[in-house]
Amino acid sequence: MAEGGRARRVTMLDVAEAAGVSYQTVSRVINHHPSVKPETRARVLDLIKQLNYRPDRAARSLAAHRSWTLAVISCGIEFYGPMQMLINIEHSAREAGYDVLNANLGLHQGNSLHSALDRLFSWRVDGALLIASVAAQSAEHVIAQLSGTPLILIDTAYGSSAPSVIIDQHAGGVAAARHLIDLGHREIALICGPVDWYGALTRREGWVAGLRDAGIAPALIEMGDWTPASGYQAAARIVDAGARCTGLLVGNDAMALGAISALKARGLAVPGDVSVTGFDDMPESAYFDPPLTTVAQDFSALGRQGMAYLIELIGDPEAANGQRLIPPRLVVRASTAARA
Amino acid sequence: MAEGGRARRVTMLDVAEAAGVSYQTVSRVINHHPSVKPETRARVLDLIKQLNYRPDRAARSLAAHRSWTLAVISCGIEFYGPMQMLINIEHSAREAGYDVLNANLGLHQGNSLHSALDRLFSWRVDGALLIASVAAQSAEHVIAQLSGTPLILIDTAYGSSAPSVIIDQHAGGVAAARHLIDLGHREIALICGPVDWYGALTRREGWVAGLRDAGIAPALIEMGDWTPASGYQAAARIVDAGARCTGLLVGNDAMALGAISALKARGLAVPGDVSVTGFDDMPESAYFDPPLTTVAQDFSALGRQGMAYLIELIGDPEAANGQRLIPPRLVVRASTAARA
DNA sequence: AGACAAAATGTGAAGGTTCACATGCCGCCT
DNA sequence: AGGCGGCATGTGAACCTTCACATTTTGTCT
Repeated sequence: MAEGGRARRVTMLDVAEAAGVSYQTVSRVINHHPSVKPETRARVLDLIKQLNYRPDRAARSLAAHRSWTLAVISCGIEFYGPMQMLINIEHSAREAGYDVLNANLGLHQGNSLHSALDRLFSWRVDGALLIASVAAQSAEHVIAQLSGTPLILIDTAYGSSAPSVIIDQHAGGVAAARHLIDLGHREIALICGPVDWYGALTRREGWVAGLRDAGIAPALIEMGDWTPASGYQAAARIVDAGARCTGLLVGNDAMALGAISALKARGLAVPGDVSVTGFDDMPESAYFDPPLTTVAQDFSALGRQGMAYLIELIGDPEAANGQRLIPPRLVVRASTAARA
Repeated sequence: MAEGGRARRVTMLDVAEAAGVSYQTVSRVINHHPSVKPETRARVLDLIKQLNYRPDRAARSLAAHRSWTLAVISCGIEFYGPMQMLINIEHSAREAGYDVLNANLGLHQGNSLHSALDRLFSWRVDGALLIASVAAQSAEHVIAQLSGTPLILIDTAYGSSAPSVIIDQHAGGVAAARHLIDLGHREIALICGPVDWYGALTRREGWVAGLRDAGIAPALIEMGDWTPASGYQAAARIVDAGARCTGLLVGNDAMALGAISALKARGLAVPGDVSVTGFDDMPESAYFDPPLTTVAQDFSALGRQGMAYLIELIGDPEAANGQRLIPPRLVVRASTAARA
């Protein structure tokens, strides 16, 4: 090495010669083909290690028409939820032996979706996962452009019939609402996430459904953008509007943190005057003041199931059978209490 | 399409025929080679769009010996800092026209580093960035195995002579310590991150250096694992040890949150009895109770500079010239106050 | 007008793998 | 003993580009 020009790559042929077999036999060893004599296989494997040979992915996918690579298209991963999904999906993919190519669109996508898909497609990815949290992304567009590549949607519209895996945010919303109701609250306000996020919508529908079951309508509905700052402002608006409410259902933990801060700043105690719930269960949430009652989402399960579904689809493109739901879990802490 | 077998890919040759030129000319158009007659170029580009042709990355990198792909190797991205680095690096890479292959090792790496590098190497990546926050990763090992591939270390040992970009955590530590001293604090305890993280070490050295300048030694040093829970426990240990301290320097915001929670639980007011500082400036930190004084890190700049450095290195492997530092910024909020 | 350089385009090979098929060998059945 | 099926291995072509070089066209200078 360090031989002036870049050292020539070790190729399958080098291994074959050294082992005294043909390149095809080496190929078979690599691909775990059954009909190779055990001793031949051993010899080849030995040489592979000795020569430090690594198959060339480019050549391999060129010849095989598949890349053992998956695409993960995401947006808005600056937020806790999507980020966790991404991490867990990648982890599951790797466990399944796939490499992951990541296209991160950012929220203001313009035609970046198009170019991102171009990029991924040009890699001949074997499949794709789209973290389709945001409605504007028009999953159909993706599907069309991927032209036949198996695709799983993650965190998309509740009830979508496309192959998708989502956490059952509706159930989570219902659970949170019911929790407040059980504590005796009747005047309950909502702080939702941005309307173009499916999750925000579904959580809200869950809340409303939960309230309706008890014959209650939301006292007030405000909107935030998932950030603590927006949660602060939304809560401030609620208080300043003079709405008398003793319960506050918030779309995620970060906004809940901001909301609690605003309530305190206005002289309201949590949960003394107002009970607050969040959504996500970030590691921090248990250490908020007060510790936050929230809806925990099993992102790890989401990642695993998403991958499992995708692998099914890669194996048999006809296997698509709609949406799979992952149940959330209500975590009760000290930010909610019985109505005074 | 949907023609039974998988639709044949549109190739350069298809475009060439349609445009009435040779495949080489199409190649030249794609690669922005100067000597192509403008009208020919226009015709070819038109056909490319019409036929929806996309160059095949696998074939391209096989032939060209480069992939326009970068590897980002990371570990522990479940934490805020490394995660932000990752996001920003990917973003910068894409802006520079590179695709990013992501190898996420997780903390307990075993030989996963080895296999990860194998994977990346087999892709013929043009360069690599290693988020080398954790010492155990032995960057040398990576460098050796990458055998000549340009590599930049991110968030590694302070003062390392390897091509690297880090945020100047030492300066950040000094600033935090000096801040407490300026407020009149003299008994100051430390809650550090795990010792195998370079950043934890450097922050601590910064704190100690800052205190030493004022002739002060740390009252007590505790350790956490970056999580809020560990911050809680560390602070609890400090209080329970009976150490009288009025200042608490914490290794990151998450642990600071936990620490504040523990202090309150022990009846100590923040900042009334104890002033607390963090590190990171997460979006949540401004909404803690009290809002956290912390050291903000410019992860975006880190990502940009890391990529810029790597591109220099890819262009000229001899361009390596040591470590580049990005200054942090002390953000003073309400968790610190003058000593009573 | 002729010659020569530069621009524009084309040709053959190579890159490292997999696929489809062909071959050689052995054991077993009737 | 002849033949046949299965296992183990080898051969040629294909995948889609880029590179190095060859060739044709265009333009310019004297």
